[in-house]
Amino acid sequence: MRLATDGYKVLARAELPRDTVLLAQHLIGKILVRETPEGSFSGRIVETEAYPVGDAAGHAYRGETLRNHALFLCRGHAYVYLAYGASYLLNVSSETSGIGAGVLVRALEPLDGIPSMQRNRRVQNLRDLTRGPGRLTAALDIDRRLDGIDLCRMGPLWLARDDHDVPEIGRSARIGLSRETDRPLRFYVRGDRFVSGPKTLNR
DNA sequence: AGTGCGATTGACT
DNA sequence: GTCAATCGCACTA
Repeated sequence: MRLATDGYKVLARAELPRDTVLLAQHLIGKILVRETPEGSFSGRIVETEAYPVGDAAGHAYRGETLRNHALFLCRGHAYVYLAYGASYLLNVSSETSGIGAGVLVRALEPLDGIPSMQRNRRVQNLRDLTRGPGRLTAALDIDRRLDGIDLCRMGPLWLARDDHDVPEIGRSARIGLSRETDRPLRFYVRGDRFVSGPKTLNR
């Protein structure tokens, strides 16, 4: 049987910038692939946020712990944590092994496996399916089980290259923080309907 | 051992 | 637009 995701090619670690902020920009337009026994899901990344070294809003700021261990893996690993006791959030580790930093994936354009994602989310509306960091993980059935996984190898969760043109990328302050609120470390596809946040934040 | 607090979401005015 | 739910974790004692 041919999977919907058969045509995708895994993103090589060597292609990933070694800098957290550059990685956040680089991941825009790339494809996130989720493979489960029930089926395959995918979506194009349309919004990210960088949490670089020394950022007081970053989970690695106070050093390595059991929870944030995956942030200290070399770039291209998944860090998944539970936010507000309700939503799992997916990060891509950045930097080299032993340095804690990451990129939050905030929104996807749904591509493959949309009916299953609609079941996972109990939502029909395509625009609400993966618009938001906690929504996209629910749609793709991502939780702590996937924490620490290598996203540069095909498996239950991985990143794929895209053959499309590089989209026009906008930049703004990050969303939902109480510290470091002014740093312009959020990146998004300009005008894209699947970007989260108020409309004024996707121009 | 107890406490305070989110990198959010969905329901509601 | 506002607001409460919810729970793992980091921090204090």
